[in-house]
Amino acid sequence: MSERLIMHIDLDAFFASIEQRDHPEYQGRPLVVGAKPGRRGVVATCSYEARRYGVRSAMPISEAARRLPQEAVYLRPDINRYGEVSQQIMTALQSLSPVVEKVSVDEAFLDITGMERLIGDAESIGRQAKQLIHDQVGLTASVGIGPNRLIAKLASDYQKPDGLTVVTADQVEAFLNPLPLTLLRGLGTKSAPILQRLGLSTVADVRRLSLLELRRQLGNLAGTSIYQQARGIASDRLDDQSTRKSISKETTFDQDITDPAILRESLHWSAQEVGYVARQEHRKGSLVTLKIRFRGFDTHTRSRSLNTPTSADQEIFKTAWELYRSESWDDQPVRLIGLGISGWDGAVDELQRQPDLFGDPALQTGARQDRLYQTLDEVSGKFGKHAIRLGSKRGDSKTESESE
DNA sequence: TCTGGGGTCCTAGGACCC
DNA sequence: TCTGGGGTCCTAGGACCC
Repeated sequence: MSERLIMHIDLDAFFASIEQRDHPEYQGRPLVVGAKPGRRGVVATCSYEARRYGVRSAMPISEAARRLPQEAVYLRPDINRYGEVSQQIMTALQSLSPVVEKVSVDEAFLDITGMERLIGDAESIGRQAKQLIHDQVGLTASVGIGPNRLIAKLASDYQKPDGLTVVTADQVEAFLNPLPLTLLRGLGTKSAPILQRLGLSTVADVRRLSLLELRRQLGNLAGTSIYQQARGIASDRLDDQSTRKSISKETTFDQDITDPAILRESLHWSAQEVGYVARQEHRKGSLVTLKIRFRGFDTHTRSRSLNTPTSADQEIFKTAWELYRSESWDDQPVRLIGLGISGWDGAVDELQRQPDLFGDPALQTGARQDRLYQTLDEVSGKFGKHAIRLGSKRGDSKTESESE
């Protein structure tokens, strides 16, 4: 059980692809899912046709509209529908491996350690995953396979759309070397420029810095993380049991608001949404957080701990409104207001993930990863160790980045 | 260019306790 | 009368990710 194999699956332009799948008239056209032009907001996802005009996720919608031709399509996201498609995909992936960690609506990691012995080599497992998704929901995905989460994720990103990249342990260094350092996890708009100002641009460049220097530049934790990533060191364990830690709802107004009655109404609505989700999930939070953003984008939060955890709309609202009123923010124009709850007793989640010692251990979710290895061991027991092929090494699966 | 919405995680200061 | 050192909790801000 030494060499581990992690697969990362990333659906291509997920929201936009679903819309094009369901509306043939949108196929082949630049399509943007996100805000409507002329209003405040950004691009959530756009089709590959739109990307040719330089449009990207998180770009202000006004900028996207400036770049795109007349025939472009703009749609508001239909999160519920995308969530259903996501669920179909995740369920299908469970048939491939019992250990599936859903990262977001369009992304998942699978632990496929040892499966080469059953299904075929890494590349053929990847092809099966793509085929499975295509058969189930008619969408394409980019797949990366590597010895840990980081390499698998970078590999899925390497060739898009509809890509498949396998990076074996002995290829990791060569794979990482030329990649821009901005691809490393945690190097965003603030910390990437810190390294770039030192004249670094690729992962190979980052490796020239000592651990001490990286810590000095980025802080102890972030520095250590980047030091390790640059050497291909990362976790190879999946967490298929993660539970959420907060629930929130916020609203950006089309025009900045000064009337407290409107802010109050907005918070009231947010509290109802948050309370509803909390009750659906049988959660009660003991921390209520108010979030407010003024004209000019300066953002503040205020939070208050409750003596008793709650999921009641009225109490969530009342607490947030008191937090608002305890400040003298009155005459500043408000761009965004929202609230959230968090701080539930982790014991409930913990209880749910523990095996029931009096039940069938095979049915306990926490035991799934073990079960995978038991299954593999049983197979090797039946057919003999020599019948089982250990991880085959593919030749260079060199790929051209389309960078589209 | 003028910046959504839903999250997670880290940092840092102050309170409080031993 | 001045003052330690560590641990934990609370709160606010901010970086980052999808």
